[in-house]
This record gives sequence, structure tokens and C-alpha cells, in this order.
Amino acid sequence: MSRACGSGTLLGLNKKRSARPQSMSVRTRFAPSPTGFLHIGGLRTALFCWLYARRHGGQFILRIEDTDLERSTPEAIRQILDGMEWAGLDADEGPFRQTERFARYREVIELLLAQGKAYRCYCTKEELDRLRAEQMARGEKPRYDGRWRDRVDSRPGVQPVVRFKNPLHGEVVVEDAVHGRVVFQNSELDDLIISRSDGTPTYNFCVVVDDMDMRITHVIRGDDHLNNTPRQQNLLEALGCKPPIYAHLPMILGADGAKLSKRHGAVSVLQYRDEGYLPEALLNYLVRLGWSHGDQEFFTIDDMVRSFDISDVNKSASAFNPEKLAWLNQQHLMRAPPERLAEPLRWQLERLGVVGADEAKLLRIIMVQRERCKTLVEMAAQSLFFFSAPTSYDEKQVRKHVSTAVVDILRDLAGALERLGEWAAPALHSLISGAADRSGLSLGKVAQPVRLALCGGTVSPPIDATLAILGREESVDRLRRAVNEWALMIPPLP
RNA sequence: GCUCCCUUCGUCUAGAGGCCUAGGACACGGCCCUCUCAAGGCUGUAACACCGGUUCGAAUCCGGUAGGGAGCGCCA
Repeated sequence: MSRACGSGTLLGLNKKRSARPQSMSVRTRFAPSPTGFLHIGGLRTALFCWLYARRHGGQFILRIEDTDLERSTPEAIRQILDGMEWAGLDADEGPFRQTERFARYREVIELLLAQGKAYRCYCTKEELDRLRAEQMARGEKPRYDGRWRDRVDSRPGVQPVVRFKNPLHGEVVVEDAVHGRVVFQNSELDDLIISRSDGTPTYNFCVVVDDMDMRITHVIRGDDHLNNTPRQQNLLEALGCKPPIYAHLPMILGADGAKLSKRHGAVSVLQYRDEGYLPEALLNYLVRLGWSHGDQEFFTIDDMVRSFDISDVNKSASAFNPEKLAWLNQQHLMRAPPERLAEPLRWQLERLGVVGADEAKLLRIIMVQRERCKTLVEMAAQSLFFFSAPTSYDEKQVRKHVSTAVVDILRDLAGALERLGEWAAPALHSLISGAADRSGLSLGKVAQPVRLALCGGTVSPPIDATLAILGREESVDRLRRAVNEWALMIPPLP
């Protein structure tokens, strides 16, 4: 079993003067616990780990921290894996599961015990609860007082836990790549439990053993872990290992500035897929939360990999802003190769009941719709009329745009369209504007009723483009059907 | 309560002592373009938490205050 671990080149401590890719191979890891779905906070952490590894040609490792047997679920694991896959954050190693490594943890615990670096504690939970309550009452920081630290006896009938002998004096210095130097006093730390009374290892311990065994060089995680870091560093030291480089990322808050919770926008990342967001747009949005690269707002995945640097990460928490996400999604829709959008659009259309749309038609729709939609859900909904004729017409708009004169124009137009030579946007445009001119009407006065006839409403891509995609037969058909219906509705002029 | 962290427009951010009359982006308003809706262009409103100090000069450095957050589990 390898004992090697990351050598601690301190990087990123000097802003704008960060280390170039170092000779040792960068290894990062994302280590979610499967007690719930993967939400944007987790995704952002995963993204930064992934980007850092990719940027430096290193490895990105996925590890499932499922030591909490009570709360971990297979569905959550599935869900996390699906989310990562959708986002395109591919792991070079893993997913590893901590439950598969219990023998290894046991081995390290025995080692620490044998070396006198850990000890058995026979306190009961009740005893510890009492201790905590007393300390709180006295206004002290609640912590274990080390009462079994130097005892060699045992207490019959009590299954002991194993605690790590944290140094009593001195300080622990965390050299954090985003926060800089953070100093903790050992006197503030207590002897943490590394093995429960049922023999299972605990989180802080497993993390350390795993990061050591997996030779993780950069631990990039949420800054809610900053307070755990000194303990982990002490543990690592007791194991004869130099600490990795730590980078603690600021939290992401809900849109209201409050902590992300189930009630405040903490939804599965897969929900963004369902709502019609592109993963690259979500990632683009997320990468700009707590990180920036000058004034650049739009990043492709490649742009991110090229530009990402831990030393540009900032320290303060940021609020999630759905409007900006929507804007970025539209930017990505507008700039992506149309082929990129075909499958996700098809999927959204299918959810609305449109089956078997052909690829070429989808691409044409994408070209005319992408700059008028924030999401693929919107694009699909606004493109339904390309697949089925309107079943009704917006009544208010009909009253506004349709008159007997207009009905006559549309009737003529239907005939002209039938005879038109080349069925393409430029020819369609001149045909319609010609018809408008001859009637002394503006283009809009003709285009709007045509739109109403084709789509049922007054919002669509440019009328020539809409006709072009709909095709001659379908267009003429819809126009005639509308003309017939409207001719009955409108009373003839006296 | 104790320890640690954070603080520039409503939001995301630029800014590493003079380039700052504080820049960009989202959102919001106005104008332009225009067959609808958009997209796009131009433009407007809007911020250095506060108080001291260092300095010829501070958003930037130092100290304090206030506010916010995290951690203090046989959770992760």
C-alpha cells in the first residue's frame, strides 16, 4: 500500500504569481456524501476540482463518502453519478466508495493504536452529552476533555470508540490557496473519534486515509471544511504524511442571500437539465461564482480549462442569480453549433408529445429560434406549431389584425405561395412585402395575420423563415384554413 | 458562548497605494434597429460596511467596531 502523498508546494498564495503547472502530477478529488442529491454547490466544487486537474493535465478522482450507513442511499449515489455525467465532469479514477475500504481504515486505526497515537475511550453518549451541556452552560467551547487519553483500563459492558491523540500544545498552520495562512491553536482542538463503538470509521479519519492513499495533491472543497482542516492535518502528520494543498471555496447562497436549503433553490442539478439548461451554461454560470478571469463572462468548457486558476478564486460567498443563469444559457444556445442542440431539443419536444422530428428540420428550427429562447424548454414550446397546425387562433389578436381586406390579401397570398418558384426565405420575403406594397399596407399589417394563420399567435421567428421551414403545402393549407374560418367571423361591410 | 472565515452597485465581479470622476456583466429604465418576439447597438440609475491609523496619496496596507457565515456530533 502506497504511503506517498502530495508534496506540499504552496501555490496560489501570491495572487497573480501562482505556480505554473508543477512537475508532480496534480490529483484532485470530489467526495460527495450520498445523503441527498447533487446540487449546485456540490457541482461547483466538483467543477473546480475537475478544472484544476484538467488545466494541469492531472487526474480527477470521484469518491463516494458513504460511511454514514444510516443516511447513505443507492438512489443518491445513482443520482450523483447521473448529475456528474450530464455535466460532463468525467472522473479519471473511481467512483470509489468508502464502504469498500473499511478493512484499510481498520488497519490504520490499529496502527495508530499500536503506536500510541490513538486510544480507546469508554465514555457513553450520555456521559458526553452531559459534558457538552456543562461546558455550554459555562460558556465554553464544547469539547471532549481527554479523560480516557491516558487510561489503560477499560469499562466492562461498554464498546469503546477510538480517539485520535491530538497534540495538546502548539499551533497548526493551514496554508490555504484561497484564504492564505490560517492558524489554529491545538488547545482549541479535542481528541476526535476516528472509530465508532460499532467499529466503523468516521468521516474526518476516512478523508485523511483516502486522500493519503489516493495521493491527492490538492484538496479543493467548500469552506465549511476549513475548520476540519487542522484536525486532518494533525492526523496526516501522525501518519507520517505531508499535507496536500488545501483550497477552500466560498459557499453558494440562495437567490435571497440565505443559505441554500431544500426550500431555497437547492435542487438537483438534473432539474436544470429538465428545465432546458445546457450543462455548459450551468457550468459557465457556476465557474463565475467565486472566480473570474478579467471581464470575461462567456466561457466554453475549453475556455474554462484554459483560464482556470485557483489563485483567482475569491473568498466571499455568492448568491445564486437565476436571471444571469438564464442569460448565459441563451448565450450558449446562440453560440453552440446547432448540431449540439438537436438532441436536447428533440428530448424536450418529446416531452411535449412531438415524436419523430427529423434532424434537418430540427436544425433549421434551432437556427431561427435560438436567439429568442432562454431555455430549450422554451424553444420546444415555441416551436410546437412547426409540428402541428394551430387548433385555435388568439381571438384578441384576430380582432386586432384581421379585416375583410386582410382576408382578401391572405387569400391571394395563398394562391401566390402555391405558384411561387423557389420556396426559400428571400423569395418568400419579397412575395409578402410585394403583397403589402400593392395593398398600401406596411409589412407588419400583412405579416401579423399570416403569422396568426400559421402559428395561432403573434409570436414566431421572422415570417419568411417560418414559412420556409413549414413548407409550401403546410403553409398554404394553414393559410386557407384560417381564411375560411375568419371569413365567416367577420361580417361583410355594409 | 468559544474558534475560524467573510465584507466593492439589488446580484456576479474587476481592482494587488497614484492608471478610480471605481470598470465590466445580469437585472431594471430610455433611445436606435424592426413584420411579432427576440437578438444586437447606444445610453441611464446604482457600490468601496463603519471608525481610526500608516502614507505626499488608500477600495487597496495596519488596528478596531459592526454585520454576515461556518465549525464546535459515535453527521459528512
